[in-house]
Amino acid sequence: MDKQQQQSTLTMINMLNMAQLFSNMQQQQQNTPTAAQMNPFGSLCNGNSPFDFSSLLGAQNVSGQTQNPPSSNGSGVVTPAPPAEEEPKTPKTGVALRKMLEKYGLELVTQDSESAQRRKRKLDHVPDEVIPEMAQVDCKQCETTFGSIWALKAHCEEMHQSPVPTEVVDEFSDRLQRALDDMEDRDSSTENDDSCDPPEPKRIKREIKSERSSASSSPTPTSKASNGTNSDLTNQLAMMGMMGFPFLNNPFMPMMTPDFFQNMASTGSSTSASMGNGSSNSASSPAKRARTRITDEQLKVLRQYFDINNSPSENQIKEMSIKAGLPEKVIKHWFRNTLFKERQRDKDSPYNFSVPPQVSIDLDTYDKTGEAKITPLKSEPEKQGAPKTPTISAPATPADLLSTLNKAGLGSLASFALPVAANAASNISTTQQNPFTAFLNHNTEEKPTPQVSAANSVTGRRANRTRFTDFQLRTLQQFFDKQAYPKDDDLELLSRRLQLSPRVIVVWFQNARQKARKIYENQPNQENNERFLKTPGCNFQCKRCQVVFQRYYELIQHQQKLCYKDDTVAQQKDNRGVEETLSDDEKSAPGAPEPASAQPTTATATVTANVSMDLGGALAQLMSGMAAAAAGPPRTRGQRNL
DNA sequence: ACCTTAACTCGCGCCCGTCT
DNA sequence: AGACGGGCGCGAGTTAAGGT
Repeated sequence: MDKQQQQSTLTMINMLNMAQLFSNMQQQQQNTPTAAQMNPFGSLCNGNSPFDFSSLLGAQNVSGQTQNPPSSNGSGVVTPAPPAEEEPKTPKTGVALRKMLEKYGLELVTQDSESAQRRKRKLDHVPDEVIPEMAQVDCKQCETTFGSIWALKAHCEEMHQSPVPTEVVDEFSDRLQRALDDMEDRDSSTENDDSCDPPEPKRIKREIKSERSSASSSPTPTSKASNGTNSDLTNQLAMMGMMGFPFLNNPFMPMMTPDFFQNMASTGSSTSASMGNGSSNSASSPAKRARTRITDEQLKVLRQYFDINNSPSENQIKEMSIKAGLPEKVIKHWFRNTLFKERQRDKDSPYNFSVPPQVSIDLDTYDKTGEAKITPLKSEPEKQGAPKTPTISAPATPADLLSTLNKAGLGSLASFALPVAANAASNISTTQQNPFTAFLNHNTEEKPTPQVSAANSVTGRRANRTRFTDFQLRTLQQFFDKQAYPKDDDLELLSRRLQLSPRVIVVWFQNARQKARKIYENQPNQENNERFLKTPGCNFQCKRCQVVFQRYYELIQHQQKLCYKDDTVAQQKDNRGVEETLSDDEKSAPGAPEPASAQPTTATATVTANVSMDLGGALAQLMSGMAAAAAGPPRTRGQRNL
């Protein structure tokens, strides 16, 4: 299987996953046998497991390794091969199963098989129904009719090496939207009937809402999708994501609620860039917001306009939106942030727009004709009949354009004229991107994303921004005040308690340390600095060998074994000051001795009651951490900090 | 307009396992 | 024993979104 086939397979897997999610959601929402038939991706299910890899392989076989090649009925109508009916009774044997095992691994295939059987039991009694959104579609290039848009997509990719035409996708999108609207209508009509047992996605939505209003309960979107096929599938998706499947690569897949997919399915094909931006997700996932990843190409488009005018008009924003494929909201945000940044960076920079620019280049004209029109921006009273736009005919190459501008005494424009010239062609191609392709490619490796990060190298899409609840922030802050470097078990504990992914907690602590450091550095008063350094309770240094331990019991264990091996009195004496700052947990930790003094400590209560940010402990730990790093390694590999 | 912050990128250093 | 490379955590800086 070559690379193209693999990518095509991955794409199909993505769609199948969405289809399955959709199917499950609809089943749960309606709880009726006909729910599956309402699935806009219903033809993928075809009465069998929609997550059936054998059907996937069959679809893939358009170009070769045929299990169930598309059949033609002689009238030009090609229908995708039925995944199971024409297969042997044991469909997951033979070549298909072997390929699955080779490609996806035993565990995933086993899970798939189990879940497929469960779903089949549920779907066995589903009556046939016409699914409007899966009507036949024609290939515009060879005028062949296909039974579904998926078949058409496979056909176009394999036979024509081109994406599905835009207009076809638009039609599909419209049908899909109508189908969804219909389903919502039916949902609302039946909602009262099953109020005693609300469907899962709606329940999650309500919990998110109530969480936002009360801000007192921990968010549990991940753990809520815990029953039935949805959970099975979520596990599969997460697993596939970990295995490197695009679109499913989020290591914290459970954080993504089914609402996310539902919303994505309803909006995804309409806007190419909406997959990753918050404007499309925020409606259905209010606790999360997606972070837009502005690509190089998009950035160039924005920068072109910004260099000309940092306060674009609505029309210009719309233009940019179309050109860059970004929501207008994102563009406004970018302009706001960029303007602020530029002003902060250098008041004397060329981007000081206290003096607005006087001229601009007509990008549209340049894109179309290759001619750079320099036009005045100021809306001075126009004199009728006077030449309004001094036009500079510019050659197509950037170097020539620069030369032309210099000759015209407009060298200052070269800075933005060059990128205009260099990227005009690419911008055009960007605007003409097929939305269906964009919808898919946005989540696959096929899309060339030069800025793709190592962490998100598969999708290039930034993770949703976590909105911490008050409870989560309080807990994190309290922990941070005591321990700026949580260990793995602390991390696990926090993760469980706060229902946050470990990664999110790691990032939070990194940011918190950064913030604390910044505040510390900005402290003008040396006394305050000393206060931080002297604030006890977050690091434990052996007074004899100066080695710093991050846990009290580690210090005690060290002292008992080495420095204070035969001198427990001195040990208790030296540790007395430290013990007064210990929490109950720390004192009761394994290896920790009985308190040296009988006086009760209230340090824990003091710390935990302090909701506001007490940088003392954390900073002392930070400082000691640095000192310890210089003095020697207090950490072992097994006890690595975050 | 300005500020805050979660998420991200990049580079560095440390630790450990493997190889020579 | 030393070199080497991979994995990992962290700091510093950046970016995009949201709040004031």
